[in-house]
Amino acid sequence: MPYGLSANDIDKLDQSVSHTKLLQKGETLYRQGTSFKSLYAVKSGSVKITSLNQEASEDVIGIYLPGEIIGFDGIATGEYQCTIHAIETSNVCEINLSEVQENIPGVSQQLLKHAGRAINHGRYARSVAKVSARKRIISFLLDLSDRYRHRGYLATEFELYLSRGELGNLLNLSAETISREIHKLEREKLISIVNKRRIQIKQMDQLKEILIAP
Amino acid sequence: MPYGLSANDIDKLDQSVSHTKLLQKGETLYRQGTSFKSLYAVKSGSVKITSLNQEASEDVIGIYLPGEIIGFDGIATGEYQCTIHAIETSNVCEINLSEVQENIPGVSQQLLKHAGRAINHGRYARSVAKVSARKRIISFLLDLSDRYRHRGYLATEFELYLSRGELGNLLNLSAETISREIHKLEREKLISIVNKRRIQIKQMDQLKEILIAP
DNA sequence: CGTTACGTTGATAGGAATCAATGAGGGTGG
DNA sequence: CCACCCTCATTGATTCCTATCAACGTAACG
Repeated sequence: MPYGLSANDIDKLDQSVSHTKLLQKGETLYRQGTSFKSLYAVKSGSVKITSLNQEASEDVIGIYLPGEIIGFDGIATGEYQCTIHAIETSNVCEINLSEVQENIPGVSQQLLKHAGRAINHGRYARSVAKVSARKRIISFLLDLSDRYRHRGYLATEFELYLSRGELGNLLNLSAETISREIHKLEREKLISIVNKRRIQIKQMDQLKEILIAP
Repeated sequence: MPYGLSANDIDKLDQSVSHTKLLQKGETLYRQGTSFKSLYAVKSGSVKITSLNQEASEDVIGIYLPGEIIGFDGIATGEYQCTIHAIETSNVCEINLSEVQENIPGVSQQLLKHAGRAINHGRYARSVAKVSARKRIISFLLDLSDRYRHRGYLATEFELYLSRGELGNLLNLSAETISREIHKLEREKLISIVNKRRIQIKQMDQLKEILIAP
């Protein structure tokens, strides 16, 4: 749902802030509690955003795909409230806020739009929390698919990069429930699973119908 | 958690955009689907933000208190994604985006901060969804209390303005569960209830401890 | 080749939803 | 002014979904 910058916008940012970072799988972009430095646009790969709960274990908040912007969690307080890990080899592009706001009029508007998208996506995530495990998982898969499609990637096959446990954490379900429901979807031939973590959407329309049905 | 503008900031906005609106209880500020016009700062009273789900019934997303800013849901797409109703007599102050961004340098930064707060609050709401009904309700009450305190209001007694059903909707619980849990808290003398909808926090520390405990 | 993390599958328990009935205001019209 | 209705709140009984506990399988890796 946070569909991200247009290719055009990314080019603009590229020219103005050419500072990009390469992250290997598992590497950290920033950590919860460290002071806010800049926003980042994901250029390639994907990252996961997590947050420490009271029990000091990590809650998975979401994942970000190319074109999407991260770092808003640090703007309000001056300290990042979350941690970003690359879940595959990824490139991110640094967006120095003050620099950008001074030099590129209009980008500030763009950033606000991105923030708005993030807020709307949060709202969407909230609404997903009300439905059954089955629908939650389908919602997640279709949301990912949609976001890939909007960035020009294949919408019907993609890698999850998350373990069952992380997925469960993200969707507020147990790892066991994730496993069971995903396999039920596969038995029903609505999706296929390759190598545990790669998803093929087989029946997009039927999946959408399930979400609509009571 | 979206603590809102400082009194100072609100004054600044007041001077630049003196256009304020009075909303009677039940009146609508804007509706889902209508085109984005401006952000609004709540000056007094309180409003609720709702969104239509597939079944075309209204999901309560949250409530906003004085000093907090609403309307970000319309920025990304140009159409408001939610509806705002006054739940008591309220004053809001219009924030014309382009006007403000041109004439008051720095406010744009402020707005981004507010968006950041909204994003963080959304994250918080997500994390609340993982815990028991009892903790969810306590979390909600303490969050409200905290936000009132930060705006200079009484933190230990306040009006809910929401029915049990709306509260349940907001916290992803049934109205019956809300009723039961609230009365359990009252029997335990942790809170008092006046007239069904007014809350007195009696044992703030104990309530906080419940949230921390496993 | 053992160790470790992840995934699957089954059995059981528990928390909240749902269904159902009753009570308590609040407003309206006769 | 009172009877009626309608919404909201409360309380109890039952059901159901998902978490939890437990055991086992599997793949990666030192």
